[in-house]
Amino acid sequence: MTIAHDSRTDAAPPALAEVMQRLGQRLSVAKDEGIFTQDDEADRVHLVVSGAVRTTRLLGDGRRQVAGFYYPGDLIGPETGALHRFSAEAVCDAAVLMVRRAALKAYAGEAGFERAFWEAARRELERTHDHLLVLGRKTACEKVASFLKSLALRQGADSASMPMSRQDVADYLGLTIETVSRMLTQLQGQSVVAFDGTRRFKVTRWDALEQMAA
Amino acid sequence: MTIAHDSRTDAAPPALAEVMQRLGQRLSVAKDEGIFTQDDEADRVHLVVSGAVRTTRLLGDGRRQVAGFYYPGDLIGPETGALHRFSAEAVCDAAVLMVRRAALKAYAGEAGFERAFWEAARRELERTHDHLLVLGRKTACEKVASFLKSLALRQGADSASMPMSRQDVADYLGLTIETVSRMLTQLQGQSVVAFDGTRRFKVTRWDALEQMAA
DNA sequence: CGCTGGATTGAGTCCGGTCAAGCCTTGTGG
DNA sequence: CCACAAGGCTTGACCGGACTCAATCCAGCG
Repeated sequence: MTIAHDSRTDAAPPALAEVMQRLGQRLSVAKDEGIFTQDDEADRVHLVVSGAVRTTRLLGDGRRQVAGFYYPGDLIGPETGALHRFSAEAVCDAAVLMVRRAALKAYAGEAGFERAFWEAARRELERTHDHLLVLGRKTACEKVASFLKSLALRQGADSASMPMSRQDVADYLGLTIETVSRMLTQLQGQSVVAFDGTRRFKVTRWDALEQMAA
Repeated sequence: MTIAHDSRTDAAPPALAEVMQRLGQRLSVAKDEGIFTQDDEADRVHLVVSGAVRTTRLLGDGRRQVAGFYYPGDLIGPETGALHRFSAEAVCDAAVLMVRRAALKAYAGEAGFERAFWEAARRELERTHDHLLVLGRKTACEKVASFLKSLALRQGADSASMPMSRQDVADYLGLTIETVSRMLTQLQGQSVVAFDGTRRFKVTRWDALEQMAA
């Protein structure tokens, strides 16, 4: 497995990815299966190998907020506290590399290693700040357009796959599945994107998508 | 100046605060004056000494999202990238300590120092994740209640001051000033809080406040 | 005392949520 | 290979919470 470092993604930088491959234990997770749970002891670090993973937080009455989606090469929500602040589950069948934090510590001095972890955390924070702006100040249409745009950018192509369910997207954007569905229909009607099945789409008018994402 | 380390706040841990006091340049900022601007080079770190500071991001058409508020002892949005991802302005007359990042580097090896910076970044990320949940999944009333609760908790007393304007609160919570105002009136009507003037309030029923914050 | 700008209140609208069908895909068993 | 069931997605009708626009209030200040 080779993991390219691409500034558009949260890909773990080479130094970190390499160490994780050396020390990590591979773990297969079925769709919707948990990887860790909120308030669990956070003594392990996880790197996505294949599939996709979501991190979530729950409100007492069941309302759910998806904090982020993670793809091959991404560190799952790099945390440094004692306990996990959210849960992580597989969005579709996935595989992750898991390594004890204590084991990673041994490499703390290695060139580029410390920095690599910092980098991952920094990107996580930046992404979360972008997410804040989307949740707080964008309309339903802008939210969905932003989401499609980021999916396509991350995959670096006009055609992109969307491995998560409508419910996952809704909980990520602070909307309902019905609204997400309507906005997708609307964007298709305006020929901004074209869906091929329910989990794959192509950007047909980048300029319009950019504009609608605000 | 003594800065106590309190786990309820984003207060910079002693090691970091001490170094900043030794090396830092003191800067006075008037209400609404900028401290740094989005896309500026991020070559300095700022510690709030007095007053309060907000960090903001703007959308092209002027919509604004307040990312966070910072109080005495807090590091302002610890960033590690080359450029600032947001702007920082004084919410009211304030003073900050400013130190060049390069100067801080010299202390990278000092006991507890590295860890102190990590801690600050970690708390920033945790707080931002809480903020995500509020923006994405809470109602207007719950948002305002959560905000008042966090203000009171941070100040560790039933009576708390609210240095920022209604507009700042609205942009932090993803609401309009009118809605914020209505919710404040409503919470007062239910005797959950009592305002003394427009910038100071007292929590009269903690149980109710907790419940309304969801 | 009036001026000024922030805060509150009110009336009406609209965006996104709710509830309820209906559709389409996928998988399973006959 | 088809029939059928199950679950996810879409669509429609309606509703209501938050927004908009506008008037008024109020505190701070010259």
